[in-house]
Amino acid sequence: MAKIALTPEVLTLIAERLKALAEPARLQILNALRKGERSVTELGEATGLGQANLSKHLRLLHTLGFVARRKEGLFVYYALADDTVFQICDVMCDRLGEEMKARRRMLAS
Amino acid sequence: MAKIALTPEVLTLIAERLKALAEPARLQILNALRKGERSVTELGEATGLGQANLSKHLRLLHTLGFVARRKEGLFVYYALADDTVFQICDVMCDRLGEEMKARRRMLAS
DNA sequence: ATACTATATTGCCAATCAGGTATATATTCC
DNA sequence: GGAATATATACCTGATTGGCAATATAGTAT
Repeated sequence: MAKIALTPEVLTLIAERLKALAEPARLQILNALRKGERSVTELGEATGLGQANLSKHLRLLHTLGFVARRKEGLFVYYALADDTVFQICDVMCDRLGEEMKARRRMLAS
Repeated sequence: MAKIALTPEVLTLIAERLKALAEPARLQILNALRKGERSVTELGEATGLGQANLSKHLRLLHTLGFVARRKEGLFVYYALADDTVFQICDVMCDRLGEEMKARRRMLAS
């Protein structure tokens, strides 16, 4: 696994993709898709997002390759394209755990 | 390593932290800090960012715990607080590699 | 063709935010 | 004390964007 150099250009590409994830609504969508493929309507019920809004989020996630699209009759089914998102969530959850530990240490002093 | 449940609240905390990373300028700052602790002036030279701007980015990164601060006389030295950022960059770089491979397959068809 | 449903798109508004200028604060040196 | 330097903060502006309402598109059914 050769490491890519973090040139400004690469950092910009990374930032663009992180921005797509840095949004509670989109993380909720992706989290709902963990259980498997879902239609837009189902995602709306799962997340409480409005239809137009949801559609816009899905377009972005699809453009950046986070979700796959499958059309069947009137319905469009979305699914996770890879597990990148949850690798990142794992890293962040670990960090949150550390933050909470540190906060407890502060209170104990 | 117990997995935290990805409740909407946790997803919001994750999104907040990802947002801090989803910015080329801040990724450049963090990347510059990989070589070790740096003063604000040095970071300005390394990144080309303006002083006020840089200071604002550093405040955010410090608030969220991505960097540590050490004051010495007139200078303030910042340093990476953990390697979270580059774990995430690794994941994203792998994704970028896959994107490029997929694009090449598209062109070959 | 008409009616109906699921999804996408467009246009708008309010909020957020990166970047810059000017100013404030803190520290050192004289 | 005052001058000089390093960093932080306050304020403004332009650009981006999440959310919503309205409309458009596509597919199904009758």
